[in-house]
Amino acid sequence: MRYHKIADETIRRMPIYLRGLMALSQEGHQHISSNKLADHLGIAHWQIRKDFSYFGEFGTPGVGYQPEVLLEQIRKILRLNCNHKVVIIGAGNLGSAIMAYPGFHHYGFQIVVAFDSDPKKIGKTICGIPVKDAAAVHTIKRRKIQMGIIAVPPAAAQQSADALVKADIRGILNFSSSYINVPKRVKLIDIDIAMDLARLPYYVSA
Amino acid sequence: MRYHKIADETIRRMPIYLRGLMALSQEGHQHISSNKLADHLGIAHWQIRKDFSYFGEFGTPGVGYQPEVLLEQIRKILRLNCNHKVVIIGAGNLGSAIMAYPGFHHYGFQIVVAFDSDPKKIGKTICGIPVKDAAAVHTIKRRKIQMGIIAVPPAAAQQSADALVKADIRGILNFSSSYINVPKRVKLIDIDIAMDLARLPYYVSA
DNA sequence: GCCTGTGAATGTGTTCACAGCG
DNA sequence: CGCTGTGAACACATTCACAGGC
Repeated sequence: MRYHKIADETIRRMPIYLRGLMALSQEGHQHISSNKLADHLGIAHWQIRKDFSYFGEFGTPGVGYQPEVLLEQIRKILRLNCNHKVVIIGAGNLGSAIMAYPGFHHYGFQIVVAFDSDPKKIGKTICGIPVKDAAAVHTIKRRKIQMGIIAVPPAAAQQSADALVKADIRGILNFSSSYINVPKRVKLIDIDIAMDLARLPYYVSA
Repeated sequence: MRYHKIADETIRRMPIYLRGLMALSQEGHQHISSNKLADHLGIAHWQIRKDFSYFGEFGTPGVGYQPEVLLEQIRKILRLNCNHKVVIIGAGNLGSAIMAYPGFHHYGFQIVVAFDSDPKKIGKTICGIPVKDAAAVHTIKRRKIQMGIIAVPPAAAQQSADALVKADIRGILNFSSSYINVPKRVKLIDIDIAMDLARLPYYVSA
């Protein structure tokens, strides 16, 4: 492990490697070369080796990497080697789809509670996740939950973020298509699918 | 307009500016400075001016930008000044949430048809969008549709992409959490919400 | 020969500092 | 005096080329 500041782009790619290794490891390979992984992921082989090199030496020259060893290392780097409880605010269409999304389990995430302000939804469960009153977000404080997902309309985004910050959340995944302001100690990742679609025409008709 | 190759990062930010300008323009401002826009978006003011400068001179020194003029310019740059028809493959939880998502309209997108392989879904409509047999993707060829969204399980992702490519689609938004291979002429944007969540713990417990 | 790990070179993107207009 | 637009400096990220281990 180096004392370099690791590049954000490297961190962004680590879960991709994780995904690829999980797939290739299930196929039962004893050793995986950066070349094989590269083909499977659409990333250059030297980029993969470079990224790993920031954290240590995980492979064997002439042979490759052991999938299980590498998986464990990446999980440790990304702090995915223990389970994480997550809360979600917003149990509408998008929120419900996120709750139903099977992909989170692979990384050890579990959505434990949802919040919504719609009285018709409060008290129900969606995919086994209880929906509570949005006014009760502060109650998660004692449960040591570090991460929250915001899936509410833009107008309610900032107040949802404020509630999460007050409840000592440390990281937020923001699906609401609006900018939200959080203290620097809270890591914010924004996802806006309409904006991703919005830059396609530029490339398509170029 | 310069003959520079425009940076991808600049293009990625343009829809953010669009979103911010739409919001501020509705509030009825006559002029907007890069500083005001910066506060509203969480982006540095010089970054905003720099990005605009790659395309031309849209503002007035000492005054600022006229929201309507700037909106029009950005729409033209991103080719959003006309409506775009979009197809979606996969009408499950995620696909349905995307179809119900109101945000696309702001950028002039309309999802005109969905495809799924589940016989129970074929023939129904979701949010007014007809669901057709996934084997019939080729029928869109005569409708001049340029963009497609993939929202199917990983195992079906590549064949969905192949079908879209065969139907002369030019851009793909890939929500399936797997790497898909497309010809270079097709622009591919990958979105994997589980992977975005997967890098939060790194920053949260750092 | 095949594969990893890495310094050096290159390319890309961000930040600064300020000229010049309104 | 405030604001835009931009060259120049800087920081960051990717790509190359190859030393060295298996």
